[in-house]
Amino acid sequence: MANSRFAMATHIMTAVALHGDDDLMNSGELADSLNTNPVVVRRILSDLQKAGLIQTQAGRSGGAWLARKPEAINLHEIFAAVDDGELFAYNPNDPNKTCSLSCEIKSVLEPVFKAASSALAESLMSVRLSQLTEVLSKKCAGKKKK
Amino acid sequence: MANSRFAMATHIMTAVALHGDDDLMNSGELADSLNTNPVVVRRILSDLQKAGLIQTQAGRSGGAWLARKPEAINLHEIFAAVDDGELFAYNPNDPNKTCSLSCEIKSVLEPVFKAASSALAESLMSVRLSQLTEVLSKKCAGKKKK
DNA sequence: TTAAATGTAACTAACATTGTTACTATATGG
DNA sequence: CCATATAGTAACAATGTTAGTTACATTTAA
Repeated sequence: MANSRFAMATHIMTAVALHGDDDLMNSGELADSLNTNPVVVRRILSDLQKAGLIQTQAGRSGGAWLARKPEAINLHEIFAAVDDGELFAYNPNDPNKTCSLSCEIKSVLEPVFKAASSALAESLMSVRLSQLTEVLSKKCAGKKKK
Repeated sequence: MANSRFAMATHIMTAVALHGDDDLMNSGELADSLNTNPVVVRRILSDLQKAGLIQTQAGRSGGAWLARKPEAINLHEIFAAVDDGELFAYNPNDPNKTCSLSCEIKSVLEPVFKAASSALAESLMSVRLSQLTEVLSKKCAGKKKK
């Protein structure tokens, strides 16, 4: 692996969650926090929106807000939103039809891959976005947000 | 992700485990079973050897054999042998020092990443190579190995 | 001593990832 | 109503990863 979209998406979600309600956070502000380009942020926002985690508004004073309360969002939802791909890949080549092991290996690996992916998913599901924002509120206490 | 080295390495380990003891399985035979190039196999064998799972012998009638019995090898060992990289990646950019969230996010993500990686590792650790070879022996019963 | 095997370096092709520019569509404040 | 600030998205570049391939040195047994 490994791409950093889950880290970026979680960063975005916590930033939006911690942002005040008086105005919306926009992709430029988020890009500043991530130290990247606004288009990178908007691409991730697009994925989060498709997953029903974020809502956005275009136009002047537009930006992003959470579709749900942070207590009702778990980290696996964020992970799944930006990381569709499977965790494990099978051998991309065709099976060798003269080799019975080659023909059967995929069916043997499949339950192993599924169990491991589920274990990872359950771990991420057990953490709510609100838990991250609570920790961050404490860590950043006293440091005023701009 | 995802690369297919874990799938290939597990394929190799099961093939070597199921191979008769009278001669050694070599990279050409394994490459036939994986439908790939012998060098791809030898690269994976090299990783498995460094991890202490495989032993090899060069020269005429050389090849590979298991360093331990299949009952004493679990799938996480194979995974770790060929997939050093972390499962999750952090945002590669420097933190924005004017943003406290940006500075603290990594420390908040770290325990999440570790817990999820451990959950995945424990799932893979719970499966022994011998379990795969047993299933394969049954599935391939009657189909004679060349 | 010859042939068959491992070990490994160097290279290619295909693909993924991130960042960037440029543009359109949209909505708001004045 | 218009100017401006925003999202949305396509197109492209730079970089890195992956799998495959060729080539060759080294090792070992027949």
